[in-house]
Amino acid sequence: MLRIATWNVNSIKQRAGHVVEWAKRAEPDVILLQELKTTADAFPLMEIQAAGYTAEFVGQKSYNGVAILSRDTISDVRTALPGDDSDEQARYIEATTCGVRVASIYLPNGNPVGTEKFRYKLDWMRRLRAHAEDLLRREQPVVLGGDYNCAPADEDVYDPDAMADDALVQPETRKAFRALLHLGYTEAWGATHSERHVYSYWDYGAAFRNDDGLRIDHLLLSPQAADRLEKAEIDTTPRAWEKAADHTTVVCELRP
DNA sequence: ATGACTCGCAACGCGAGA
Repeated sequence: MLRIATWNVNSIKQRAGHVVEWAKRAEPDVILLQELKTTADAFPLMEIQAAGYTAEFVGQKSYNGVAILSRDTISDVRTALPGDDSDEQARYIEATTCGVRVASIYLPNGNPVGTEKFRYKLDWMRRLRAHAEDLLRREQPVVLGGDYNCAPADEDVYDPDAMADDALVQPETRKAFRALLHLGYTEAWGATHSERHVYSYWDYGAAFRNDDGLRIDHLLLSPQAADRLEKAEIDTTPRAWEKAADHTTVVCELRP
């Protein structure tokens, strides 16, 4: 079985210990990380390598930053989402590992709605759709994992009324997310679960204890990857740890 | 226990996160 995980770690320097500890327990072959919040020179590569993973990453000062960790070699790395050469935000990395084309995606938050930030989010989703379509032409397993900053339906939100004006649940956001699915991608957790109000993110403070969360971290599988989908799970274990990230891990398991 | 967030940053409050 091939296990691929996604995790928004909210600072890799703060969370390297959690990543190593969780990897030891969950034994994923590939981990897609978001919100590194550091430049590449300060990425804790030695610690990651000591845990048995190779790494490719793209970073920037203070914000964003994405990485691919793998137990196997990583090749043919792409470090930006095509479609806008003026976009300097470190939100996309894609490579081949374990026989799968994988991407780590940190989709823009987009708040507040009605501003340039929301327009940037929707344009980023349009670019992602165009590139995701190109990837399907490979007719190979593709896994696009990350923090999509989109709760696909009200069932993925603890309080839809309280979130109604948020960029993560806007009709345009959800439509752009569905457009990815319409291309032929399968959202791994949703395809294998019928439960509702299961989340991957909880705000700091009392939200986790009250289970006031959002399901915004997703793994999108090309048909060739979906053919092999054995199961998917949201592992809330690391969210309960001291000094936790606000997101937890989402994992899919692909048959050989 | 009345209420309680967490990052990075030439910071000592602020912007961003979602």
